[in-house]
Amino acid sequence: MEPTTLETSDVAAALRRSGYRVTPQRLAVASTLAHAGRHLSAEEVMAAVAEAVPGVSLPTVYASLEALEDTGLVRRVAGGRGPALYDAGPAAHHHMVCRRCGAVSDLEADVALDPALTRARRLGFTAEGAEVVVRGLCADCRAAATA
Amino acid sequence: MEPTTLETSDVAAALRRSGYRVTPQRLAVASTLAHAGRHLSAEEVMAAVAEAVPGVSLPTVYASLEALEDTGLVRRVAGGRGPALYDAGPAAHHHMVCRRCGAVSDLEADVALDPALTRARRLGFTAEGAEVVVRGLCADCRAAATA
DNA sequence: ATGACTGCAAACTCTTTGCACAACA
DNA sequence: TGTTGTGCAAAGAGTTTGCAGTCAT
Repeated sequence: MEPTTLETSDVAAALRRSGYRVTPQRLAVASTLAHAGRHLSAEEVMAAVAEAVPGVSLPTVYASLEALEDTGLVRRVAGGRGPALYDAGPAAHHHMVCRRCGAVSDLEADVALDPALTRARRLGFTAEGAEVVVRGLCADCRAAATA
Repeated sequence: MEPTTLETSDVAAALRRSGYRVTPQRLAVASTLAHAGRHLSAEEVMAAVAEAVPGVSLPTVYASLEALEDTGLVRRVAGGRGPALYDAGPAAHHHMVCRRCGAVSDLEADVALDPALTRARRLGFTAEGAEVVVRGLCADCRAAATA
């Protein structure tokens, strides 16, 4: 049903390729994020993973997220406020970040990012991708600020 | 020498306009960021502000940064790793963020962001600005990962 | 067999909150 | 003069680390 998201065998291969061992916890973390359809905090990932792997701990979830991020399967989205959010899949998308409540929402827009990537690489940065972050206030916080 | 950065009178006016009082601490925080030329953490801001206002406390620096952010004079840059970084001035610029060490560097590149801003506003988001965030590894972390 | 990974507990960093005093408007 | 802002101390949230036992390779 999700041919475009992470298959377990792909995750296992990617982990091994990066020198990591394949564990049920890591596979469950990857699967959780791949099927979430939205950004999850480490705590939320843990809650979901706990269904498949009863005794998971938060440190393990953090370690798994780091390993998966290092393999390129998972991205950490810095919301700025509150806990960090994580996101799976290679499909990069843009974000709107509310500076008041820290909410992060996805944004679909066609933006040519090549100039930024090229410039970054020219500066010695190993660019893996790029997204647009739109700053401002979400509808709720906008209403609260006016009141 | 810095006609393009924040003048004290402008800061005072902006604060008042947003309903905030003008205090030496807030002016010093704004001035520090305006003259820094790079992103500073709250702790770094406090160290610099302490020269002008000897007894400043970290909570006050945080409060000042929040007030200034709310007036639109200061931006919080979510590095993702380590402490949050702050940045003054209206000139938006793009960033490279190292996913390993969290270092944030500025990036000059010409990217048309209007499509993203327009789309965000159409979704009810009060967009104040947008930047490109390039993900990857800085030169140092790249070298460390290879080793 | 052996070295990496997990889970537990505790530590650590960064940021926020509660309260009494000071100072802007 | 009436709040809003400051400084201090302490609490809180989120994340990381140390260690003994377990599991992937």
